[in-house]
Amino acid sequence: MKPTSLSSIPDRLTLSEQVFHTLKEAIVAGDLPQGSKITEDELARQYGISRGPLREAIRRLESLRLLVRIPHAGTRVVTLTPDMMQEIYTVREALEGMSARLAATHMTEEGIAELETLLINHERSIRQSQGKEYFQREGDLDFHFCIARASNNQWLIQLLSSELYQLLRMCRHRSSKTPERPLRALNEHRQIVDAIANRDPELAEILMRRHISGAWKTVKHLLEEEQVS
Amino acid sequence: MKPTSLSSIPDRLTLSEQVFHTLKEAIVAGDLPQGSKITEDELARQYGISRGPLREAIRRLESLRLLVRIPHAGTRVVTLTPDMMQEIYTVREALEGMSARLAATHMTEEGIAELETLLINHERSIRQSQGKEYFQREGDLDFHFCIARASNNQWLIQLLSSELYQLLRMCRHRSSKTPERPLRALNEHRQIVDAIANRDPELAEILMRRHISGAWKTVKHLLEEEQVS
DNA sequence: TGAGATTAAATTGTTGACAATATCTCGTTA
DNA sequence: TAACGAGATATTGTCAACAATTTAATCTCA
Repeated sequence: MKPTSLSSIPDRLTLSEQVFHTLKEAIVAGDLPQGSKITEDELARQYGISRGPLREAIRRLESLRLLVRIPHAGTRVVTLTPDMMQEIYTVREALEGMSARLAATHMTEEGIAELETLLINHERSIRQSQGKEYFQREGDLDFHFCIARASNNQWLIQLLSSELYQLLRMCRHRSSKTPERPLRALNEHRQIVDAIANRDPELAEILMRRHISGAWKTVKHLLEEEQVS
Repeated sequence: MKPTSLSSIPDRLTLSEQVFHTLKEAIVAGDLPQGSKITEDELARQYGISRGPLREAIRRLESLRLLVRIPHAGTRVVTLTPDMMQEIYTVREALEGMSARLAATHMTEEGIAELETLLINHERSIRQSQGKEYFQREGDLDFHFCIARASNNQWLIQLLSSELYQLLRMCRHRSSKTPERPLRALNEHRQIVDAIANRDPELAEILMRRHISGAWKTVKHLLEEEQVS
């Protein structure tokens, strides 16, 4: 409920930027619950700033789709419905597929080495897992971020890392309930890295798309189970 | 240089929204030239509003990538370099490919009929063409917008229609210099509609991607010719 | 008693002034 | 002459008060 303070953020940034980052983290972390209402006056007092910069931050978060605003009425934290999540995964499949395709031609040898290091770490973290879903999820995003970056396409990078990934982080699914999934995901990651290392754009794209649509299917099943219970 | 007035926009919208739309049109139409500097005070006076709402509009245009802002320094209209355009076409290929795939399953029969009407109009406009590149381009966007809408995916629709298409409209290429291209584009459109009408998602996606990457190639050639001359 | 209209409270939208920062101008110096 | 730095100017960032709108609470009337 109570957002963290602004203190940890350097002063060089504008007040609006500071509060933007703080609010973003508060939303993604769930400190501001999904669907909860944002009142400008209250937040401004909480952060010790005036409403001007706050409103600009809110506008930015709105275009990242983390906030939903109705003119004159107010703004709320987005509510991630299953339908919306399906939409996000669909867009993600298209963008990350393209990203993997581009990465296969543009990624440097060092980049590939880095990916392989990630794979090793990921494997170890699965072995000694047990209640480390959080780190696994973040590790997963690291992997995907690495590939997005290698696309060398600023648009793809920004769309994925500053829009879609934030929303993905919002839905923390205890997806290691089924212990097969992380292992399977790891194998899929490995195949993707191989395709990139072999400079095979077509295959890299196909595998990435399959990987993401597979991830959506398991998430969807989990959502349906939750619905029942 | 001189933006149009706000007068044509209804009052129910907030000042910030009004100036947002007006500015967007001014940028896309080229009234505010690419790379030109935006000074808040000047624009605010021009539109007869205060800087508050104007700044919010600027923030929104910034996240649509129509403006580029450097804190404390100022904001400029984006400059579309060939590299940036390539990036845009790449993202577009990924998103519209997915869009066509989804449209093949979700589009209603009425929607398909509408598409076919567009094709007919498009064909006629090519026959009696001659210096009507503008309408052709807008017609082309209508076609793509129609398909995006049929994806039934709010994210795709918004990304395509309110972000990418604006930027596409900014680069008016007299692409009918080569009289083959419009005809070829029309044929490709027709193939895509057929695939959608046949409820063949795979093919629809492949054809759409090929269509867009082909469009990029001709735009690229035109850019290179301009470079030389 | 409950539906609809009316007023009161809360919240968002807008403004103009003030503070902080960057850019430009011009003089000094090597 | 050209590079550097100090001051002046212009522009952006921030604030607190005011106006407009929505939401709620209350009152009226069938």
